[in-house]
Amino acid sequence: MATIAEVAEAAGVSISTVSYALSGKRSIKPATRDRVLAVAAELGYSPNASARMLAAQRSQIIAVSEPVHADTDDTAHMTFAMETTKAARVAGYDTLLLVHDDAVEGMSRSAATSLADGIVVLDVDEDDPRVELSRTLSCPTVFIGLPADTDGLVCIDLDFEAAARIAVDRLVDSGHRALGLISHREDTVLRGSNFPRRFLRGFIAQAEARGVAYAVTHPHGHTAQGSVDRLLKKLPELDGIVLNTTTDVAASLSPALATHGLSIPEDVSAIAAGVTFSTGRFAVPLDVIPLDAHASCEAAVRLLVTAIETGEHTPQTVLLVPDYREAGSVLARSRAPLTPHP
Amino acid sequence: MATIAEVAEAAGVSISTVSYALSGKRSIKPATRDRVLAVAAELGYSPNASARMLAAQRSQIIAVSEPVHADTDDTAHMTFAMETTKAARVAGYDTLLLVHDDAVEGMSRSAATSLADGIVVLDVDEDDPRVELSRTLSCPTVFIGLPADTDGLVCIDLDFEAAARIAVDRLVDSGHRALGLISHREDTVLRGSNFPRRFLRGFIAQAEARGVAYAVTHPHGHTAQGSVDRLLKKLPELDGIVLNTTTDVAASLSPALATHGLSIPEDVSAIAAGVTFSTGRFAVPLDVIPLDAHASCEAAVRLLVTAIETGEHTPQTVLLVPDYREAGSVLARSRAPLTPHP
DNA sequence: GGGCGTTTTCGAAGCGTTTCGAAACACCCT
DNA sequence: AGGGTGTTTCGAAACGCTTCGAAAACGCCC
Repeated sequence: MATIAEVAEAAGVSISTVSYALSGKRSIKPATRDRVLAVAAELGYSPNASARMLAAQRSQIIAVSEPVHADTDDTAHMTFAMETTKAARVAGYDTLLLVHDDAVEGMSRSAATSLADGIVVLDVDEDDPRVELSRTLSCPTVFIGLPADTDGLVCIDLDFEAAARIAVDRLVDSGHRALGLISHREDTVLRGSNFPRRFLRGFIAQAEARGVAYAVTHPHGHTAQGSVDRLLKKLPELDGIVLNTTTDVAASLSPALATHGLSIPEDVSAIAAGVTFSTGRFAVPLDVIPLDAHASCEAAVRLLVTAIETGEHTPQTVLLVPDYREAGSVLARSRAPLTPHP
Repeated sequence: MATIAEVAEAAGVSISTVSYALSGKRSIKPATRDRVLAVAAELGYSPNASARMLAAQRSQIIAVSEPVHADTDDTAHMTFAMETTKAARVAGYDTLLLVHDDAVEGMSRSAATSLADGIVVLDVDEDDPRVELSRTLSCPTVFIGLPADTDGLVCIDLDFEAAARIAVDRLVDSGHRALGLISHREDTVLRGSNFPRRFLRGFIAQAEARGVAYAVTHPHGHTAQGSVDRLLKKLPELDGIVLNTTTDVAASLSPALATHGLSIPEDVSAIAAGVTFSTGRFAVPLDVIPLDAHASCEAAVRLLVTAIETGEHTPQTVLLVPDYREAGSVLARSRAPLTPHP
């Protein structure tokens, strides 16, 4: 626990010389600088974080707000928290994890006490109390996900509508004519973030635009069985399924289809879109339009750090362009094109 | 961003009076104290975190070290990180999340700069580099999980050997005579934390002590099918299964048994032990001896906070007593007791 | 009304940095 | 020799809080 004063003393220079030698913010004669560096290393000096924060008026800490709902999808959340943390480290920041039931409390506290330089808000609900809060806070904030009213906020998210369009187009273009969407559970859609709704909207709009038959279903439990049963009932000629749902439901698609004697991709093609999980371990790996936590978090942190360091914090909504990854779960059906790709 | 000086000014008292009025560390005349509090509230004053840290020589921050392996079980990890964070908040601490690939770097940094007052180490490997590091650090550290050499450390974990004994006893006492253990994947056991090994040891020892037939298997993929097949081959009379494995494997036990025409608990009883997940949503819910993240983290934080605040940091290994939760997956077989319960 | 014990309040010294302005020094030019 | 120009280093003022020691104020008694 050497202090800068001890380093200065040992190197026979003043405190400010040590500070400048270490920070490089002013030029120091190479000989002295080397000596200072050597002494600092020898003494195992590392600047005291609180003193530095106080003097520099910056903590190099980003708060990550992640409320814990009972039905929270831990895996996905952990991924986002981890990716945010990693991205923050690269930018020279540490992350404070706020998971208190009362997410608002943590945010206000870390902002009010200047504990955090900025905040990343995860798992955003349509009508999230943190939205209103962030408007009152002077602390720069970036939302990963879109609340209903994005006015005055900086938000970043996958373009779910575009993802849905791409999935539909892919299927229609390869000759599919009857598409099913397995969405998120109904309660999630009602209470939760709005991305399932955006995806749904994109899916329906594009299916209608392309003039194909379609049906939508919400799973009830943690399996796709019921959804598949219902889709096939509504749409017996079903030849393409789009999944915008949870891991367990997606993983059980192939077994569920099997109960109807159907398999992927021979009878039915399938695409998982706007999902965080990988389908590599599924019985049948699926084509995926990933919801890329890494990309989202990295972009969010970049925006936040810019805001912190330059003060540029223009309200904006950034929609990330979806990316398509093939895995062989879509098989072309030989049919004439229906509607020209718009 | 009012400062204590502004509050003092507005209340017509000195800075120290405000400080004492807010902290309660010295008695202040009730009238003045109320006035100060009112002014502070009116001005929306909250003490600057860095200044407080610097003056108090304490950050009220606990670092949580959670390295990210490729095969990391996100769900379990998130649970531990969240529970640690919640427990820390209750004790008045925030948590800094360290997930960098190089876990050692984050730990040294947050300790060296006095950013953190203490460290909770999660996902401990048998031979974890953080063990050696913690010995060199002056910063109090608590391990959740047991490394191979616990010398000089404070560690806390479920008593996996006892959990295994309890599971075996439960089955034997209710008339089971041929027990199978589905452990973790072999690579996890080899590389990973040592709890699978401790569980295994406890299981074998107790099965031998009670004089029943037993067999052990490690799943290969993410399903229990192969394990069940192998267990039944080795032990055709199998009537009890103990699971100390991952969610997906455990969840697929019932379907896997079904392929052999067996069901839980009519033909085979099953107990999941030393696991974090809940089996409530499984096809057949299982009796569980939980690895209780909440309890572990709370205990760990309590130990850590005591160390921070009182300086008492005696090396010790705390083994948490396992708890048995029935769910009806163990059915008594009518047979005479074999060996008296030791 | 001076002395004494208590309660209440104040002033100032840190805590360990960063950073600004200026001092110290060397050097060149006229 | 005096004055300007750089370069290099130093001193000191923040940053906003906690906390110790002591001063001030108060109440009470002889």
